Amino acid sequence: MKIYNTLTRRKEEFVPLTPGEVRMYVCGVTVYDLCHIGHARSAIVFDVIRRYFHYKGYRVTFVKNFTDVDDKIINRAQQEGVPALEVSERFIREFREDMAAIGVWPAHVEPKATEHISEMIALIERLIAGGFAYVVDGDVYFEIRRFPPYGRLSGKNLDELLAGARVDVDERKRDPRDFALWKAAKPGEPSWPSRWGPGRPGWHVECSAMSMRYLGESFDIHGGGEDLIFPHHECEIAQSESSTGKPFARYWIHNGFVNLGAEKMSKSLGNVLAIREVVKRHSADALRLWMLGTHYRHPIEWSEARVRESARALERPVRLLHDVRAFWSGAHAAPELPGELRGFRARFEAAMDDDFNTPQALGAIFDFSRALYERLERAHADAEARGALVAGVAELQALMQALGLLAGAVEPAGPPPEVERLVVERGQARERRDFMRADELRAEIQGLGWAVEDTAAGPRVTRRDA
RNA sequence: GGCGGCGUAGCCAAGUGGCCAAGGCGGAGGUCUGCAAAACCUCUAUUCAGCGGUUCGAAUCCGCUCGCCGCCUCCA
Repeated sequence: MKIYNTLTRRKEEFVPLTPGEVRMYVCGVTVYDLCHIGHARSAIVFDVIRRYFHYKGYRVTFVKNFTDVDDKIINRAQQEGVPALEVSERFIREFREDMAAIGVWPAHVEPKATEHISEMIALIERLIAGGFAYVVDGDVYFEIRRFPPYGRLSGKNLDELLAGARVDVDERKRDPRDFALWKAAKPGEPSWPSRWGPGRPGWHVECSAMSMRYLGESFDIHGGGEDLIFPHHECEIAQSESSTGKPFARYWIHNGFVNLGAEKMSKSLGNVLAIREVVKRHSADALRLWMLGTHYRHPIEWSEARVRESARALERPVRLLHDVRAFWSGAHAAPELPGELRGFRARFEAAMDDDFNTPQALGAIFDFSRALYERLERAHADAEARGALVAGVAELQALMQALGLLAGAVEPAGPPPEVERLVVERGQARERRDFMRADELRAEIQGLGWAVEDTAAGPRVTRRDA
């Protein structure tokens, strides 16, 4: 398997620290508001990566944190006049609801920053003891020049960073590029006691402490949106490696943005679309298929029309699964796939093994689906073809599920009784060859939001999406 | 200003030195059907932003030009 590593800017062969095991950490969200589809992309991308490792037979340990102490949470809590913890707990619930709605599996561990303060303090103490950090008026800063590789991940030159001068000038810092590990408490803010006085952890130190707590000082994969490369992940590396003297994460994976009108979707630009809104109009599978149609490192532009197209594209394989199940639910699968059907899994895996090339993997899935449909006609008359088809459909389903598609009920909800009655009545009309009446009834059924199609196995009734 | 990415059919999007440039949506014709739908078959980029170069050979490598985007500040 090859993975593009941000650290080296190259695709590299993936070699886990422990054979057969993958330990991965992904930066979660700061819980001060609802998640938008940019968050959804990151969640879906890493969900697919995690599922694919699982599919490949790795034992996966997946950790995704919640940043539940932060300026924005505190601000919101003050606006609402409620405790910060109430705000963060509320949006953690909302986050979990959104993730369930888009078919993203929960991580194995979902640590909260506020429950790991002691680990963070211990980490900061080690950094101070090692001479990597210093205390000023109750704040603690990491001293950038003590970690020469700083800038390697993001490809930044330290001198240019200084010249860029977008860093706030704080005279108390030894270097304007030094970043906070610990922030002294201000009145009314949540704080925890420490040797340097009451305060709260800096953002970067949270992820270092929590990832090492659950995955060890060195682990396989660290991921997040590409906006986290600098400074967040850069700082994590500096803190973690300075404190342990060991390499931190070995492979860094970053996903591209969701753009809205050719611009990055972000809270600060105000051009966000909540997951909550999107799932009202689109299925989880349609959303996922749309996202996986673009490589995870490339930007993708939000478009209602594109998502609807994805829903349409999904119909063929989904119908195939339904039809095969409807015709031959009890038929035995062939012990092995015929040779002509064997290449699709290989194509799928070759694509996924090449830095999770989901667009190419989907190409294999659609071709597979078509190849199976070709056998559907023959399968009615030919038991051998039927066995191959049943086996093929099971394989197709397995591939799609490796991407998290078809995770929900494959069997759609049936029509309500009044529709059912009209369908039966229409069938009777057709038997009488009273096609005028049959067409009237079909129109009536459509008026109720359902579509009838006549197939070899009888009428197929499906919900019509507006 | 520094660093990085992108520009492939009507739309979306893979492909990064060599069989006919994947796949999806849309469109056209046909088979099937009472009709319709679905499905199936066929067709839909002599060409990869533009120009120049390297090479036996380039969408793929190099240079320049044009256009778009991201990071450098909280951000998935």
